[in-house]
Amino acid sequence: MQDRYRTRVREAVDIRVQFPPPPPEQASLARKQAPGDSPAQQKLTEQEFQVEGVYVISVAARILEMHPQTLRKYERLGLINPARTVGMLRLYSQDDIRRIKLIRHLTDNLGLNLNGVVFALTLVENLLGFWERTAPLSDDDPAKAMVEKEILQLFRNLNLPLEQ
Amino acid sequence: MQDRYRTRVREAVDIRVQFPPPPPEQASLARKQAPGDSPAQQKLTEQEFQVEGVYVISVAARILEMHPQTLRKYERLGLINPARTVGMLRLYSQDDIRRIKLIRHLTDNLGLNLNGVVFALTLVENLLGFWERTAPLSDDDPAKAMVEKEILQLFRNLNLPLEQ
DNA sequence: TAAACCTTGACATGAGGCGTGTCAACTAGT
DNA sequence: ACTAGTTGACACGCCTCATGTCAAGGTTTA
Repeated sequence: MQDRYRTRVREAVDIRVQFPPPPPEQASLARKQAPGDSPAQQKLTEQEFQVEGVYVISVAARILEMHPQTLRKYERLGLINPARTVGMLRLYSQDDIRRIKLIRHLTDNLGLNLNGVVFALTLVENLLGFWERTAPLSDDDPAKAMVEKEILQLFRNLNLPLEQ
Repeated sequence: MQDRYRTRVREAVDIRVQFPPPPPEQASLARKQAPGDSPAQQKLTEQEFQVEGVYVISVAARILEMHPQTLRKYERLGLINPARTVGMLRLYSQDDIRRIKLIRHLTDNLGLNLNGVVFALTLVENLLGFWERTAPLSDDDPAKAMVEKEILQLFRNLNLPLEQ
């Protein structure tokens, strides 16, 4: 039964990079410390964590239609960094899910190996940072619009998913 | 004797991306039609072509310390596009050599696979184009300096070689 | 004509995905 | 509490495919 992980769970989580227009808030690719790590949240009902948007590995794997071992390997290689319960269970946040979907796009659709994934993730983070750093520029500044246009075009040329 | 191609040929060709400051001249990564394709140049003395900076595959392979088959495979995969003589011999220009050295850096040092190489080369070309397109901006425009700084920093963060 | 090139096909090696086995932790029924 | 059941963690290893290299047979160059 190798199809066990190919279930029909379809969720409204997509791989598109959360592209936060200049408001310099945290880029969604950046791994934040996921919540739910406090002892108070030690009741691990799947339901509880689903509404919180935090999943244990089996649920995350089903959502992503990926093998749990693959997710563990990605973590060992430093591609992702899910939170942990005090019992060391991995907890995948929405941001983790989004990041993994991007990784899957990079490997499956663009054919990158994991070193290439590191390269591409670094690129995406840098570009998002670049974009955000143009926020202080005046909205009238044609250069600001140019940078935005160029970055968006770059994402398109590289086949990187992107909101809108 | 697999070390046959690891000869001691050391040349003043380096892998650094030719980074042409805004003067919108052809980026050196772009594959141009190499010269030396006219019938008049059909005398293939190695010397001749070396001074012209155009090499047949055996010479290019020795300069690069790479296997000739690897160069042919790269061409079949579309990574490079050396010129040809009328007799179909491959002719590698300085730009070809530079491009291949960049490819080698991407695979050997950054560990990218060939799909990753395509990704990275596309990125580099786009970034160089981006930079050149800022040329029309006034030199007083702080945005122009910012773009330059950001692009240079991006190259550094991605471990991409770069002049200076 | 020998040397070097061409193309095509095959092979060796290693990366990456995934299966398996064993142990630990949490849950629930008694 | 005690115990069984479920699920995750981790280590090991298999299988497939990408990549670099070799080999065979034909053609071009010097």
